[in-house]
Amino acid sequence: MQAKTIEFNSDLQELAQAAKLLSHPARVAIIKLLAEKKTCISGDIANELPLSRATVCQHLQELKNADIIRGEISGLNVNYCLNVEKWKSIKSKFDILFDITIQNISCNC
Amino acid sequence: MQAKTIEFNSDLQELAQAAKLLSHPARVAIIKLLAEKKTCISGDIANELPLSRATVCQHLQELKNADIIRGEISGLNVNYCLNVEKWKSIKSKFDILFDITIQNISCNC
DNA sequence: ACTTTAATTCGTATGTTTGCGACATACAAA
DNA sequence: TTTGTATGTCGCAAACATACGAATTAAAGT
Repeated sequence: MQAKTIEFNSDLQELAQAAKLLSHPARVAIIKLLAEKKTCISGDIANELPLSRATVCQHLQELKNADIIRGEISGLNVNYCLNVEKWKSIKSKFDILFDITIQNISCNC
Repeated sequence: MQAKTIEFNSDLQELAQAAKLLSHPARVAIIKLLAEKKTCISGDIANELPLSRATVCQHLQELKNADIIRGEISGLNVNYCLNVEKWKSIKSKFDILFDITIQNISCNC
């Protein structure tokens, strides 16, 4: 991450980091696709998105680096799939944020 | 938003947009602060964050433009508060994403 | 009227993300 | 071994984001 970000506590950093991964519609679309399809599809992910192969590949790598998805080579193809454990752990970070922020309607404006 | 983003369906865009707002720890911190404090605090938000006043103000404006927070002038101060309705609607977007993606553990890798 | 104080905008520097064409790799089939 | 196909990496350009000091606005107190 960048510059001053480091000075925030690590919960905040981790959540922001996770949010950043979801901050591009292509990456959300990829996650949805991988969750929907019964089989882990490969690079025809690219055909489903309005972006070039190179660009989609870049987004795939980003998700892969974050360990949200995994790819395994099968001949000429690469089959990607969601890493459900990681994805759940991201869900729980968001859940915690929403839980602690929604409830005490502290403000009267 | 930018360039090719427009070509994705609007659910994806909206979620990505919301995620982008949460993709900087300062903005998450601001939301948490406003939810925690009983009174809507003003610019001493800046004192709680490791950033300059100008930078914090910029993040506040970003959240305000997205209507997640609201500010009202009170003399020399500005009191900010969470727009709970908007915040809940963002929560529900994330909830829907997680709901439809977690459950069918379709992939066997 | 003038000074102080709080908040915001402006201008600018620096860093990051997005997007793609072109090149590289790697397997498969001819 | 050459050819074709699927993927992934590189290098660049344009667009965006982050950060802040300085200038600006606006209400309050003197």
